[in-house]
Amino acid sequence: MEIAYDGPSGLAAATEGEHDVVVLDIMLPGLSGYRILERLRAAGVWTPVLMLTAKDGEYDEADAFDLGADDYLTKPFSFVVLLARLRALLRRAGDARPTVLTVGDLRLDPARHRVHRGDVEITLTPREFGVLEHLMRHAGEVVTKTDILRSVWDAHYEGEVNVVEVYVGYLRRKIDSPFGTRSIETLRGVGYRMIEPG
Amino acid sequence: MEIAYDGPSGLAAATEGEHDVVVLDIMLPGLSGYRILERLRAAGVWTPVLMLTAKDGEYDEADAFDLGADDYLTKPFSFVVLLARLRALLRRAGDARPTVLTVGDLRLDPARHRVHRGDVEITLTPREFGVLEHLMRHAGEVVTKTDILRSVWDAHYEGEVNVVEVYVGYLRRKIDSPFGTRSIETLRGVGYRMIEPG
DNA sequence: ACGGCCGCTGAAGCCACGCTGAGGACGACC
DNA sequence: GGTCGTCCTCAGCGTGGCTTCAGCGGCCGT
Repeated sequence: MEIAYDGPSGLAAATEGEHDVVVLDIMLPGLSGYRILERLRAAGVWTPVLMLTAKDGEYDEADAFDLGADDYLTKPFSFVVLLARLRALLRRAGDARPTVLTVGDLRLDPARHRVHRGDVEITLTPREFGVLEHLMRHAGEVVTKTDILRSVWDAHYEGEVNVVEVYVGYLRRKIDSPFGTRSIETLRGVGYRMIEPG
Repeated sequence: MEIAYDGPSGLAAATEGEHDVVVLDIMLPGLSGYRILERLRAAGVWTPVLMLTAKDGEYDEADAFDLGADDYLTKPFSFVVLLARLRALLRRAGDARPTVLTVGDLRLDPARHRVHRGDVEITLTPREFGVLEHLMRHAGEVVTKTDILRSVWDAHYEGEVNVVEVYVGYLRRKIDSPFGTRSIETLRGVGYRMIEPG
C-alpha cells in the first residue's frame, strides 16, 4: 500500500506502480482528483478507482463516473463501508484488467514489457509481444486471426492473416518448445486459444 | 428493459433473461433484495447488480457488497447519478459477461468455443460446433434442416440437406453415444429438436 | 403386409487450412 | 556502407475437415 498526499505524486505513483485499486480524494493540493483520474485513464491505466469527497454536488459525482471512476464515496463515511466497497471493486476488477498477465507459470508484464516462464526471462520482439499479450488477455477464449490482426497490427491493415500464423509459430518456438510445454492451441477454422491450466 | 414489482417475479426475470445490468430495490414485497441477490449469485448469474434502498444503516450496505452487489445507492438519489453509476457498471462489466448455452448437463460456450457434458470436455469441429450451437439456441423448438443449413453454412449454399444429417450423426456420436444420453430427436419429415430436460 | 420414402452411416476423395523454411525489404546503428 | 534485427511474403507440404454418394434400415401410409 502506498499513500500520496498531493496530486502530482499520487498520479506518478498510480501510473508507475501496479496497484489493485486506487482511492482518490477529490480535494488535493497540486492537482484535482478529476485531473488525476483523467490523466490516469488517458495513460491507459485501468486500475479501479474509488473517489472520495466532501462535496456532494450530484453533477460532480456524475462527472467522476464518466471520467472513469468505478465508485464514489461522500464524506463522512464509515470505514466499514469503505472496506466493503473496496472488496466489491476488487472482486469485479480482478479478472478485468490485471496489470501482470499470468497463465500457468507464464507471466507477461505489459508495463515493463517483459515475459517470464518460471524464472527464465524470454525476449520477444514488439510484434511477438503484442500477439502474446492479446492471447493472454483472452486466455481460455478463442481469438480469431482477424481479432489479433486488428488488435496488434494497424486497424486498417491490408495484409494476409498468414502473418499471424507466422508469429504464433515464432511464439511457440520461444515460449513452448524450449520448455516442453504447449500454451497456444490451434482450432482449425476458428482461431487460437491460450490454454489455461487446470 | 424489464420491470418487476415484487421479489419473486424480479428473481425470475433476472434469472431467465439476459440483462446488461440489474437495479435491485432492497425493500420489496415477497422477497427481500438481499435474498434475491443471494439466489441470483447462487444460480450463477453474474449480471452486475446495483442495489437501491431507503435504509442507510452502514452494515446493510457492507452486507450487500459482500453478497455480490456491484454498487449501492441510498434514496433519495438523483437520476443523473443513477445513470452515471449504471454506465460505470456497464463499462466495467462489458467483456466479462459469459454467455453459456445450457441444456441439461450439456454446456456450450461460444466465446471459449468449448463444449462440456458434465465435467468432460468434448472437442468439436467448427461445423459440428455450429450445428450444435444452432440447435441449443433453439432448444425445445423444432428446427428444419434448411434452417440449420442457412444458419451454419453460407447463406447461399447450394448443397444437399444430407450434410446436415451427416453432421447430426457426428454430433450424436460425440455428445450422446459415449454418455448413453439422447439429446437430439428426429422428427421425420420435419426436422430436429433439442430435448430439454424436465 | 408391403412398398416407398426418409433418414442414418461408412467409405473415400478432395480441398483448404495451417505450419514452416527461405529469403527479401526496410530501418537502426556502428 | 555494412551489419544486425525485425517484419513480412511466398510457396510447398501434410493433415484434418468437409462433402458426396451409395447402400441399408426403419417408419408410415395404404
